[in-house]
Amino acid sequence: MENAEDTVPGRLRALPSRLVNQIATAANRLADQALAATGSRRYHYALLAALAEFGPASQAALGRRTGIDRSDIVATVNQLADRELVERSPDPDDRRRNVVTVTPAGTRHLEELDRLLAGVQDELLAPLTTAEREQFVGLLTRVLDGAGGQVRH
Amino acid sequence: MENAEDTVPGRLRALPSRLVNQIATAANRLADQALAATGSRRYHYALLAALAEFGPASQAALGRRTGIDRSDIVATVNQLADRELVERSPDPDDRRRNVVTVTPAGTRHLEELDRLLAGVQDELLAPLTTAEREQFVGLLTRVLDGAGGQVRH
DNA sequence: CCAATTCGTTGGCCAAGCCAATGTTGGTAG
DNA sequence: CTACCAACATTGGCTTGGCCAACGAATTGG
Repeated sequence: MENAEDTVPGRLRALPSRLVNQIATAANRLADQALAATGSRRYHYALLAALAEFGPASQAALGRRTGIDRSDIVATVNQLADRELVERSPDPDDRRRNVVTVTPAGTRHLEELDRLLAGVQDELLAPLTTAEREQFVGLLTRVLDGAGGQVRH
Repeated sequence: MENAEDTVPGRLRALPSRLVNQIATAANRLADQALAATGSRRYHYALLAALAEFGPASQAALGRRTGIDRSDIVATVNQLADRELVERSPDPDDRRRNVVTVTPAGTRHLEELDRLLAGVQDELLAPLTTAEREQFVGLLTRVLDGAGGQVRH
């Protein structure tokens, strides 16, 4: 048996954190590329999706749901509002808040983004069988839930 | 008729690309935090690890091995050389090149970083059993190899 | 009524990842 | 030998994502 110590094969590639990072980079590249033609970015999708999932919300609530900073929410809502994909109106019940609502055009746009991003997932997971994909998502979810506690401040 | 509640549960969390991204963020946080005390960053580790794995190399070769841009390699080697963890010497065989070599202190430092990052992996994969971790790494590797072709420019 | 909190907004910071330009050295075709 | 092209190290700069601090306006709790 040779000394395992001086061989250390594939040190870089072996680290799960590094694997995850490289996959995230690839995934982001695919997603950005797919979204580019629509004039939207990942933040826009995250916001539209959060609105579709939970209904109209204040900007602060959107930030908490998506993990996007309040200040970045402002810019994202600005851009979506400019394209009339969402509406920003003052909340009569609490005048500190703006209520953000998806417009019909926004819903249509989201459906297109959904379609595009579904394609990205397929491309990303192409090497895996259907069963493995479920396994993969399950493991990812559990890892995230475990590490997720650390993330939140 | 669509039953949105049945068909689109947790749209955001369901996307593998998003899961991977959040895990990558958490992993980077843990890694940065662990490395912070040593005065090193991920780039430093990547470089030292590449040197330990493949032996002394030119800066361009290091860039190709780690995926780090040549211009960023310069800064990273500067910092490592300032701390005398690597040596940069002109290659007598090809005077365009600098040969970067790990010093004994660099090797000791790398061992410490290895130890710290191993801890990070443990923390990251805490929710998984040993068997699941192997499964996870296997799936990650296959996904990366599949998507890896797209990454290279 | 005063203090603390929440909200939207502005402005700015930093690290990562790139890309272009420059001067030098090496290899090679003619 | 000359001329030309490729590889190298280096500098400088650009963009993006993620984050934080501070502010005024509005709300809530003591």
